[in-house]
Amino acid sequence: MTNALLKKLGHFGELDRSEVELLDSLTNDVRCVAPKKDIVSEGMRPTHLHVILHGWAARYRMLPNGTRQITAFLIPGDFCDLHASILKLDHNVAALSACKVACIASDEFDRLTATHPRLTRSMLRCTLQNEAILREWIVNIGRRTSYERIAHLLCELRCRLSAVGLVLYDRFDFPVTQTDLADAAGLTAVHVNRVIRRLRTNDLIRLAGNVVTLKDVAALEKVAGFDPRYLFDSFCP
Amino acid sequence: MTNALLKKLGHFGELDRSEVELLDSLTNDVRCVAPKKDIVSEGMRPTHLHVILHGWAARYRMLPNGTRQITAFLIPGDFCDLHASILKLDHNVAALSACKVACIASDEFDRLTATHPRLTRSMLRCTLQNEAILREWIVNIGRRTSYERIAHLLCELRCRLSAVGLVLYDRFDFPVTQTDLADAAGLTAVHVNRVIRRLRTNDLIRLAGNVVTLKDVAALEKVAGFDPRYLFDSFCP
DNA sequence: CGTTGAATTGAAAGTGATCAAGGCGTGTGG
DNA sequence: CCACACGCCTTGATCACTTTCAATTCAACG
Repeated sequence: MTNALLKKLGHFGELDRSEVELLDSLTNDVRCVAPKKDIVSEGMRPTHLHVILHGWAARYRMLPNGTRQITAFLIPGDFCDLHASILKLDHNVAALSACKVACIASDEFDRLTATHPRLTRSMLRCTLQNEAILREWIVNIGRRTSYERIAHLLCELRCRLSAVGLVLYDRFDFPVTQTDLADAAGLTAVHVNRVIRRLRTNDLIRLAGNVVTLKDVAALEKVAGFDPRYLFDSFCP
Repeated sequence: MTNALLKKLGHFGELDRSEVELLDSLTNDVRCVAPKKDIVSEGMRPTHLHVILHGWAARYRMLPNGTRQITAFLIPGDFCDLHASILKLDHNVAALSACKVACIASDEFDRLTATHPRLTRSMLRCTLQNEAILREWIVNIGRRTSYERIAHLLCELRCRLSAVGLVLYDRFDFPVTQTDLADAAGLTAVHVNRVIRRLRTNDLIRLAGNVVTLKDVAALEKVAGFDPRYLFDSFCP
């Protein structure tokens, strides 16, 4: 089980041997992307789909006034552009850390969805969870204070990361700058800095280098008003 | 073409006669819902899917602290709970005006998706557009000022409503209270009131009773930074 | 050892929230 | 038919959270 995509799809439905092998062969073509480089950008022709196998990325949108809004953090197992076949690309995806990205030819992927209904259903479920996550982000940005907001983001990421085996003792890699966090939470970097300090002094997190430790998950979830119902059961450790 | 669902799905792909008849028969069981009543709520058993045929509704989430966040406005042709079959319901849908809602038995719907790939594809595309709309809401709440935010909401609704034939001369029914608008935009009702006044005095909109007129769409879109790429082409009049 | 990007801190300004009160329209019941 | 209540809209005054602007520190790296 070396493949994050397999690990994640496994949560959304059983996979048999042949399906595992198929997905493995599809994710053969791996590209490395350096931090800050775009994996998917508005100008690209959508001949390939991209799946994060290793590292973190962010889906973001630039506004005319120069500000940026991140609409998703992408972690191993996540699709970058499942929608690209159908919609015009209205945003970019950039690597936050060094990434390994699987490139899947769109037509091969189409063939897969036509012939493997169980896999397709798993991916549909995955899409529905993504939608739920987007809704939760709206709630987060719209109605929670900056303090609750950052806490919530961390709680969510812990669940999603643990689903692909990237959390150990509530501790995980976190290659996200305070500027990135700000652009995800609808805040400024300066303010995020103060919020993080507050989380730190309240002994809720430890954040240094590119690693974060949630020192008291229960307390953090309480602060965040975190209700994991919007995630699949198996995402909640 | 009496059915809003048909009208909308038609934008996402051709429908032949038999498909139209099938959808018509599926949407036979119509329920009326009074304003402020929930159409879908957290407690419900998901035996049926619901589609708005007439009227407006809002998908919302209540927070522990008593605040509310609306994550979507639902208009004729929109599904209320396409995700319910798979995910736990973590939010409610309430009627904003008097609504006519089609109830479709989940198992009948499953049969449809199994046997009518073209219809299924149209609905998939519809889902992907919904996702794009959610992303745009995140951008809206996260990075636009209150003034731009309300303007953007109006621009989006104009496009979506015109796709189901509910806009005439940039004028449409708008059964949304200022409190609802506030809960959708992540603002307070008091502040929304002042924003609307500003939009009014700047001659961008006329809003009275339950009807809104966009008096200068081009100017409004410029204020909002509205970039319609996130919607299907045929949604942009 | 200088450069660069990120984190940190302080002070001032501003946007939007909060609190409070009044107005307006409509439906209801006496 | 009028009085009243209720929901919604409107306006004013004050408050506070977050932004903005500006500088400084820190760490990694060539």
